[in-house]
Amino acid sequence: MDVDARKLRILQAIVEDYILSNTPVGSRTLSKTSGLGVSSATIRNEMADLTEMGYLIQPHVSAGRVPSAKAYRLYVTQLLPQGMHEEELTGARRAFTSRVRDMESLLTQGTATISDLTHYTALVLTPRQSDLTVRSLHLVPVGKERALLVIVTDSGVIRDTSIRVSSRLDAQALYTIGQMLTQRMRGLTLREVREMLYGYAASSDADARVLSGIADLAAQVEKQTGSDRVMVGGAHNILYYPEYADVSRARAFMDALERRDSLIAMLRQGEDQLSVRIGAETGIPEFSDCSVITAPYRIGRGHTGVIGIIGPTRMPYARMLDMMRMFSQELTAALSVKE
Amino acid sequence: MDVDARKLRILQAIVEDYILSNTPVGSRTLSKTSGLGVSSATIRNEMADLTEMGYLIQPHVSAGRVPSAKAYRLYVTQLLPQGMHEEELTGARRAFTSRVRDMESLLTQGTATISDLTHYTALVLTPRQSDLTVRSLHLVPVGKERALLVIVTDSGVIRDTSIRVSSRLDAQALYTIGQMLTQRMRGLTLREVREMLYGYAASSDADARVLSGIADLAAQVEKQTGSDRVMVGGAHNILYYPEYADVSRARAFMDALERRDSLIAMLRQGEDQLSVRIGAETGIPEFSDCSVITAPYRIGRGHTGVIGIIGPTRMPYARMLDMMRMFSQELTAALSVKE
DNA sequence: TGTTAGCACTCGCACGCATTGAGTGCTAAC
DNA sequence: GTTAGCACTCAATGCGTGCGAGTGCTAACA
Repeated sequence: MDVDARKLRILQAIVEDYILSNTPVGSRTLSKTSGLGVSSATIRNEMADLTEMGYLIQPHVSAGRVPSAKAYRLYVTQLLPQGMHEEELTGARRAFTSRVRDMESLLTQGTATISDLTHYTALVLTPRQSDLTVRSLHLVPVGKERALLVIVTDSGVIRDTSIRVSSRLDAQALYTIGQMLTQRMRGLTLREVREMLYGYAASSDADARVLSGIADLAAQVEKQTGSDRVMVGGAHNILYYPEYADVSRARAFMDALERRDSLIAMLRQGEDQLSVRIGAETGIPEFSDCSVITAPYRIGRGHTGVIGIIGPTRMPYARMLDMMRMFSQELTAALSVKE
Repeated sequence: MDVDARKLRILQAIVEDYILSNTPVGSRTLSKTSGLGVSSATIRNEMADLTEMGYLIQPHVSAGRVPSAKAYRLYVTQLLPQGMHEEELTGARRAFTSRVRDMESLLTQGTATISDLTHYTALVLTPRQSDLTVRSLHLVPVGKERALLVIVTDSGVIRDTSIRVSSRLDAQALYTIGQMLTQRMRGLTLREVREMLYGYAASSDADARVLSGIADLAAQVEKQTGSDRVMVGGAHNILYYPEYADVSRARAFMDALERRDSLIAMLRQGEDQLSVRIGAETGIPEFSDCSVITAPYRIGRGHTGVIGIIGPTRMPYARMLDMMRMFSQELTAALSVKE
C-alpha cells in the first residue's frame, strides 16, 4: 500500500487541523471542512489505511485520529504549505534585530527574544571557541592585584575575565605585557594560546614570569574555550500549551532542559543546517513528544553556534521554520559584519 | 481576647505541621502529635478562638485549619524555631562560595546557585551603579571601528561594553585617550561621567572629538547605570510545590516574574536588611500566596544589591532565613575583598 | 472498482447519587 | 477550665448511567 495523492491531502488536512485544535480529528468534520469533496465514509477508509501504515494514531476506538511522529516527518518533508506572509516576517525581523545585534546582546537577550517571538522555549548554543584565532590580547588594571584579560579573536568575539596579577605591575606595565603577548600569540588558536601559557607557567621564562598569575590566565582561557555554553529561555511558554496542562509533564520537560550536556549534544547535531527533529529524533527521551527546530549561525570563518526552539510536536512548522531561518540569517549577518 | 502562651504554642504547631504536610491541620491529629498534653476538644476551643482572631482559616467546615498570612507573620516575628544545623549550613556555604565568588559569577551563576540550594525561585538585583565613583577608564581595540570600554569603579566592578570609535585610532591612541579620560574623570560618579560625556558630545572640544562615538559612549554609560537589572532563576522549582499543581497558577506566577519593574520595586524595598514579606506584603497581587525573603549585599561603600527567594507562603522560614543571611554575608565578603 | 449511505457498536466523558471519613461545634459531665 | 460524647457538615471518592462523537462494516450505487 502506498501513500497516494489523496492520502497525502487527507494527511495534510489532519495534521493542520490537529495543529490548530489539539483535538483528535474525525472523519465527519474533516469531510465537511477540508473541502476534499469526498464523503466521511471514504475518508474513514483512507484513515484506516493511514493508521495501518503508522501515520495516524487512535487514542481510543471512538475518538478521531491524531498524527504520529511519522506523519509530522512526512508533513515537514513533503507537505509544508507556504509559511509566513512577508510583512509579518519583516515585523519579526525588525523586532529581532533591534534586540540582538552583536555577540553580547545574543548572550544576554538571545533566548528571551527568540522565545518572545516564537512563543516556544528558546535555546542558544555559543560557538566553539577553541579554534578561534587570536588577534590581540590586552590587560587592563582593575584593582590592586587584578587585571581584566581581554582576548580579541578573528571573529570579533571578546573573551574577558578578571585574573590575578602581581601587585608590582602598574597600568603601563600591563599595557606593555599585553603588547608583548599580542606579538607572540597573534594568529594562534585559543587552544594553542592555552597550551603556550601552560608552557610558560611550567618553564622559568623570564618574560613570562612577570605575570604571577600565568597559570590562572591559562586556566581562564581553558575555562572560556573548553566547553560550549547553552542558554535556555522562555521555558514557561510551554505552560500555555494544553499538552502540558499536567504539571508533572511540565516538570519533566523543564528538568530535561537542565541537563545541559545532552542539550548541547542535541544542538551540535544540527550545527550545519536548518533542521527539524521530531519526537524521538531529538535523541532525548523526555522530548519524545516535542519537536526541535535548530538553525546555525556563523561568526567569522566557519565557527558556528546554534539557535533552537523546542515545543510540542504539534507545531506550526512552516511559520517556525521561516522564523528560525530568518534569525539565523540575521545573526550571521550581524556577527560577521565586524572586521 | 489575647494570644496567650498556649495559643501561641498551638499556632506554632499548626504552622509547622502545615509547612510540612500542606494539608489542613485537625484538632485530633494535633493533640496526638504535638505533645501539648491537652485533648483535641481543648485544642478545638483554642482553634476556634484563633480562627476568630484571624490567624487560622477553615477551607470548609469539616476540614482542619490552615494558617493565614497573619499567622505566618506572627510565626516569623515571634515563634521562629532554631534554623539549620551548623554543619548543614556550612555545606551550603561551601557550595555557594565555590560557585559565586565575584560580581561576574554572581551575574552568571547567582540565581542558579541560590535556587539550587533553596529549591525556590531565586532573584538577584544588581546594585545601583549611577553613584559608584570612577577609578579609571580604558579603551581596548577589538576591531576596525570598535573598542571595548572598561570602567573600573571604586567597588571593583567593571562595566564593559563595546562602542564605536573612529577608525583612525590605533591601540596606542586608544590607550592614551583612556589615560586622558581617567585623568579627567577619576573620582566622579558614573552619573557625573555620563553628564560630562554628553557635554563633550554637544560641545566642540577638540580633545573630546577624537572619539567619534562619544555620544555612543555616553549612551552606553547611561544604559549601564540608569536602571538596575534583576535576574530570575529556578522558576521551574515552583512546579514541585503542590500549591502550583494547577498550571494556570504556575503560569500566573511565571508571568508575574516577567514584569521586571515591579520585581525591582519589590526587591528595592528590602534593600537595607534581611526581610520576609508574606502574601500581600509583597505588594504584588500575583504573589498574594507567596512569601519573599530578601537580603542585601554590599559592594564597596554602601552600594547595595539584593538577593531574594520567592515561594509559597508555606515555607520553612527559619531555614531559609539562615540561608539567605549566609548568602548575603558571603556575597558582601566576596565582593568587598577587592580593593 | 471506487464511493457512499446506513447502522450497530465502542468508549470516553459528564452527570447524578450514595458512601465515606475527617473534622467540627456544642453540650454535659468532671 | 478541661474533656468525652455526639450529631452534623461537607469534600472526596466511587459507581452507574446516558450521551454523543466517531468508528468499522455491509450493502447498494455509479
